[in-house]
Amino acid sequence: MNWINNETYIEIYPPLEFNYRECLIFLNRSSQEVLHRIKDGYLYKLLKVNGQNILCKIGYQANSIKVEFPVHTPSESTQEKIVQYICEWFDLKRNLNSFYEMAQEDKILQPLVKKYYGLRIIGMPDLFEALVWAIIGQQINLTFAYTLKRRFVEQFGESLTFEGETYWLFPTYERVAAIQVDDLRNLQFTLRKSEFIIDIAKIMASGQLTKEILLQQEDFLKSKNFLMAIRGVGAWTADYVLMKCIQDPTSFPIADVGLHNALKNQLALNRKPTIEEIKSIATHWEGWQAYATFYLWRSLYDETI
DNA sequence: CACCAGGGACTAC
DNA sequence: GTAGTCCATGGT
Repeated sequence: MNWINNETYIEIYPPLEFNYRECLIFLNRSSQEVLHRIKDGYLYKLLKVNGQNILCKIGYQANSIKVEFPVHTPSESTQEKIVQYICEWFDLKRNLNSFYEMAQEDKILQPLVKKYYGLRIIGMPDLFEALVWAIIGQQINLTFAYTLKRRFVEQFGESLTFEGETYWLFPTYERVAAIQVDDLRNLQFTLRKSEFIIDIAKIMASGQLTKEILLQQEDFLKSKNFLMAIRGVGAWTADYVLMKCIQDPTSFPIADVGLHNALKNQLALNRKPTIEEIKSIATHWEGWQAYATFYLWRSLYDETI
């Protein structure tokens, strides 16, 4: 990824097929989000890099992503890691040409890629965050999921306050490995979810589960099976994590109710499609199932920015 | 007041 | 392997 360091700020040059506004609309879908804030077209995000909490103010102008540091300017090696995070967050290294070529000949995707052109999968570079967020979201509506996430982050995460606004980091697995089930039950997590999340924190703290281990798996299926061996991680959660954290474009959370509702809308059905119907539709998406899913998710939200 | 929500574990055939 | 049940609470 091309980028330059201008001493006090960074400029990142994304691919041509990149729409900053579309990405912000997705990031802005919940007013309860605590891991970033959008204000006046800028995206504020607190990152912990090299042991330092760095507040980033991210904007877009003249075809480049500009990252400023309102609190203090980090060292060059820290800036490099911030660039890496942002590249993963917005999936900037992905070449979308073949996705768009496929979508042009797909009845469902064709209108979506026209409408949301340049939207990229918004990732979750932190594996622990991706796993916990997926488990929180299992079988409850997204509004309540955001409520639970906010409580979790505000209870166990670090924060930084700047100009009256508080910015949060997602809790670390080290911290969560040391809490008790009742600590999460008190936040209205179910007993099961409480157990799953603390167990995963302990597995990660032991070093048996890392993002590197997942990335080193030979193929998609081995990564998925590795994740599914963890209690609390079923097919949906494994696919979700591979999509949002490992950024495998072939991952496909086919049982996802959001996907089902989006397809119901796009196909103007009076019922949700069956799994078999979705499998049939998705044969044309081969290689890009994750992007097809993400564009369908995007279709569920009105533009609220 | 039903029914659903970005599922998964557990149990019983 | 797969069908049934429970989880727990908010949103609509």
